[in-house]
Amino acid sequence: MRAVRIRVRRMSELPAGEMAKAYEPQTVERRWYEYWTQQGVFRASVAASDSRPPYVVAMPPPNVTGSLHMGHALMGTLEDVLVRHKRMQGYNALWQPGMDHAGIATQTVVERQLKREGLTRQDLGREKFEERIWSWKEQSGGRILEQLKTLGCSADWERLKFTMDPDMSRAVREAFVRLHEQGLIYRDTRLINWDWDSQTALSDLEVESEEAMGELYEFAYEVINPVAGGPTELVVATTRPETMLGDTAVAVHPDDPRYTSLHGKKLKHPFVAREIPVITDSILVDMAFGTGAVKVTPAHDFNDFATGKRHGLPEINVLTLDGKINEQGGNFAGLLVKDARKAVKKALAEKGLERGVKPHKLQLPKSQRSGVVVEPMISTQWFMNTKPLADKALAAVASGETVILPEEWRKTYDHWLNNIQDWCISRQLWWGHRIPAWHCQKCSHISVSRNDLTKCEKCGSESIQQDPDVLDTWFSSALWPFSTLGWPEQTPALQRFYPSTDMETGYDILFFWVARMMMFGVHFMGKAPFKRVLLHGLVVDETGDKMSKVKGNTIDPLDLIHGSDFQTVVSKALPGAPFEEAFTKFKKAYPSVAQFGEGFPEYGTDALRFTLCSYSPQAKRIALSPKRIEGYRHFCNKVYNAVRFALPSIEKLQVTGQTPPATLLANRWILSRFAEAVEASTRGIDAFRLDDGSSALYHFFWDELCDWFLELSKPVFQGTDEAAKSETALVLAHVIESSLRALHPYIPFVTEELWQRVPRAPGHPASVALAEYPTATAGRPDAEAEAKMGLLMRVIGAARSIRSEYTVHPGRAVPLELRSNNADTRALLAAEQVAIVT
RNA sequence: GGGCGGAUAGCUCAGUGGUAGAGCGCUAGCCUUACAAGCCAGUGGUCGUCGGUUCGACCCCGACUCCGCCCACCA
Repeated sequence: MRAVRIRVRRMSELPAGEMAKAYEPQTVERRWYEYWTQQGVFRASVAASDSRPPYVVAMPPPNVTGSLHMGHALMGTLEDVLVRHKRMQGYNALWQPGMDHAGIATQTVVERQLKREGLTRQDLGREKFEERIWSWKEQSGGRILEQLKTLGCSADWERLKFTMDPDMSRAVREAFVRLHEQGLIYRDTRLINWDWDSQTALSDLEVESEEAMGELYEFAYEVINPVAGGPTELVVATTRPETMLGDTAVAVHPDDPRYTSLHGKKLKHPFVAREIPVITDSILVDMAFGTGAVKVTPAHDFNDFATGKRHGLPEINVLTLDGKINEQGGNFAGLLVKDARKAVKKALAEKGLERGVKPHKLQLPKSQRSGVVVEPMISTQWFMNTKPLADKALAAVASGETVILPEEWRKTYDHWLNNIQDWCISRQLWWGHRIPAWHCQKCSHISVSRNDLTKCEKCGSESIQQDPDVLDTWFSSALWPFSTLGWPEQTPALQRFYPSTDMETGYDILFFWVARMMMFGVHFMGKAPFKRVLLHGLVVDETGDKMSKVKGNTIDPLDLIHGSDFQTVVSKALPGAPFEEAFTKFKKAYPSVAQFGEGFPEYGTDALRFTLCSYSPQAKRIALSPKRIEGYRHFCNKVYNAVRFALPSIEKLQVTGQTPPATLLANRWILSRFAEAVEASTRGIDAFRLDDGSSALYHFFWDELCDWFLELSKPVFQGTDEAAKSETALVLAHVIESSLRALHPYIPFVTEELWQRVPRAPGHPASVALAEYPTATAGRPDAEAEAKMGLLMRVIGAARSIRSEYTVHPGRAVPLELRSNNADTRALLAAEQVAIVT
């Protein structure tokens, strides 16, 4: 390893004005964040006198109990770049921050804590349990926000909202009541997805199917009074033998010749006293699959449920809420589903009814949160009729009122909304917005109300109870773009900042959140909640695998920012595992880690941010590479050192903020290049191509400004031509100061640190964050200068190549002879001799 | 079963109808008074396969192979 450790003094140890040799993020970052906060840099204005156009981004509220992960870092960085850029362009920028109570996720975490204490939520009771979650919220809720501040996020923290704040809860209740009045929220008893671990209903979205190897198990039902010479048994194929306890029919295809003689016959259930009919159904049955006979369990399968409705079959629930066989299951009662499966198979075999087993690939529906296999169960829940809202949400995108970027997501959005099912919005949890419905014990009327009720709306009885259920956590999230602004009140903030400009978030919550905000926004506000939807990908490890605690490949962004030894890094990636094991896994996920020593160095926030910006947002996967961060840390250091170098030449200058006049080739050229770079940056940010924007500035600053312009300026400053010196100094000062402004949205800390030291125009704001973002006119497109400079650069490059080929020592001067048939070229080369010689 | 994306340098990825780019890596030379976290010169790619359109295709079209993701009730 060639890296050399350099001992540098901390900046704080240096006399005022003197700068350390290398950029040290740690000392700089905290100081400037505090300064920005003090100066109110991030504050959006609702003052009537403020005529700036609004630019609004609502931050996806992180889970209140969560801690910062790479996904947050990506979100925070991208949004901060957008917001800072627009703020500098003179917009009244509001980045609305918040936190989400994250119903099921948070409740699960706290229940796990209780479990370690040997308690359940039932032991505590509802009230105590809620208190417990609130205190956990207080304890951990602030942490993630502090972490976002470390990232430099310029949100308007004074407007911070929590989804269970009283005003947010009021908005939730208002929305619920209105939708209920409009007949769009209703109660129904039907088959829903049941998480028997969390013991709650789930929406379709919260169920993830996972491929698994199972088996297709065949067993026989005995035919009662078979036709003479006809079959005496009917063999069915199933992946879930235990559900046969709830079978109320067996279906065959009406056209299947094998089973014609069984139409209308009854079968004997081997374990419970029930006769079940053979029915014919061409929708459910595929003659070619399995045995062509399907057992029908209406209470535990979506297809069978529909079949049951078609044929008027009884629905026999055989499961308890905690996932065991109930009393309907006879001798099997009390067994967990997986145990019941074994037991039923064994019992069938003992009765001689087993007919075969084949391996079979199947999709297991699992709870997104608890991970257990979800059971379809018949249950009474609150639902929302989403179709009418979905149509409006589709129309908003179709009309261009809202644009989705990258565009490829549009189809996905359309497809989901076009096929949307009613949304099961009630959860049997204790943490969340309680459903504002009161059940009358006397007349069983259900009163839905904005205010807490003490008596039944219908019969006046005081014997009423509020519905124990809470709402799906995404219900409150769907209101976010306007609830945070004060809705249902017509507040000045709501009037000014609705709709938002951009909704930036991960594509993984396109349905959960974005589509639902679209539905609610159009429905309640009459306007789509944002002009653009910007979707970024998933941060994955270096090899492309999703980050997860199971794989041990997560990285705490703060460990990259502040530096951390691998002991620490790995103990977070794979908690509880021995170091060697965890570190091995970690190195597998990040091959480049092999090139590191004992840990990650202190990269600084800016380096991490610039790295995150450098990935194309259209990539679905963002493979984070520590090596890449290192590269961009070098860039931050480059910026720092360029200013350190330039400072002595420019610090005494008076600058105007206007592009200075330039006659010399290099000066004209760098202004021209700057004009283009700055334009590319703005174009990139506006098109949500931060990779293009950041890369344009990166190459401008390093390859053109540092490697050429600064090098060419050296002989000028060391020379005797005072006019040239003065012009070059002014151009240099201008380009440096403007570059810092151009780079600020991406790397806010180092740019602020440096901007405070360089000459600035009179009347400049207190922070670079409030200074104007440069436009192309801050430079000066100059095709002639670019052409001439291009030629010069090629000549110099060629000369260097020759030297290198002949291994001429860099310190040694050699004669160079240039020939050209073109008079202009000869003139140019002669004029720029100094540059070539150097 | 439907839909979407990807396949480009050793690795991770940009990209354009007209001699292929970046970062990291690798090789060689430089401690040049901003930066060795640097400078400088190099190395490195039949742009997944097969067809088609075109004067010309890595790019457009079709087919295929291999990966990945999303949606969907095949027991």
